[in-house]
Amino acid sequence: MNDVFLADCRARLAFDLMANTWNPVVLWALREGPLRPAELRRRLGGISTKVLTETVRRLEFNGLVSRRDCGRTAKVEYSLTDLGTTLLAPIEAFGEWAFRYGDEVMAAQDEAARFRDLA
Amino acid sequence: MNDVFLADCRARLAFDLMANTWNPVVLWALREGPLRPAELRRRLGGISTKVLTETVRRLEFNGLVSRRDCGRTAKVEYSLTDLGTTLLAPIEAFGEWAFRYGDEVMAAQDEAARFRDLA
DNA sequence: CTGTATCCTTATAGATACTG
DNA sequence: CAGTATCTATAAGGATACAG
Repeated sequence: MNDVFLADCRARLAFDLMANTWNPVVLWALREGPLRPAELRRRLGGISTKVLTETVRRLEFNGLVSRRDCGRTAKVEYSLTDLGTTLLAPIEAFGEWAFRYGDEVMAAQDEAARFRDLA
Repeated sequence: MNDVFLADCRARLAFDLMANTWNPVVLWALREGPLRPAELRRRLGGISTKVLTETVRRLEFNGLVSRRDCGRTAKVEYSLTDLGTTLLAPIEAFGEWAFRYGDEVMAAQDEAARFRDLA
């Protein structure tokens, strides 16, 4: 993988899937099985119903999540598709990275912020 | 790594580093050594000078990239810090994913788009 | 060549209220 | 409970022109 990486739009495509606040976290939250919207919201923390719906629709559009309407209203479940499941490993790689190096990033931010104050 | 993943803000921090169009690609472009801004722009494709500067400043702020002013004007180099280098592996994981599954994503998009047209 | 300064368009996200 | 509808705020990205 050389500079195809930069040229090939498939790489861009993968990054675009991560280039948003909720996509990766929603995929991760669904890793163990289907969830209903309310439960999903609880796990995600401060996400509004509107943003959750948008996010899930986006993931559905990209083939990563499927929506199942079991019954009629108020009986909905979201789950990972097979394709969505393949994204868990890369996502986890970032999670692991965060646990190892998150402190260093925050330290760098503090440093940069202090420097900015001095200037 | 259970639901700490969702609660711990360090995970958010890592995702935020990816949650933007240019951050990951710039890091990747710098993987083999320092680059001057003009060369960096060439490798990235359609990025404006303004956006490149913003991106690189952001990465600098987070301790992932360092700017070296060799001489005075028009003699600048950007390179990965040690911390920035640790992000290459997770980024590559997404690149690999894209090459394996990018076609499936695009197929899903086409499918969804067609379905939308019918509806 | 590097970087800043404007201006503009769009997407994301959040808050809130409301419908089935 | 699921989802839509508004409205608002903000940030990202892009185009372009200009300064050091």
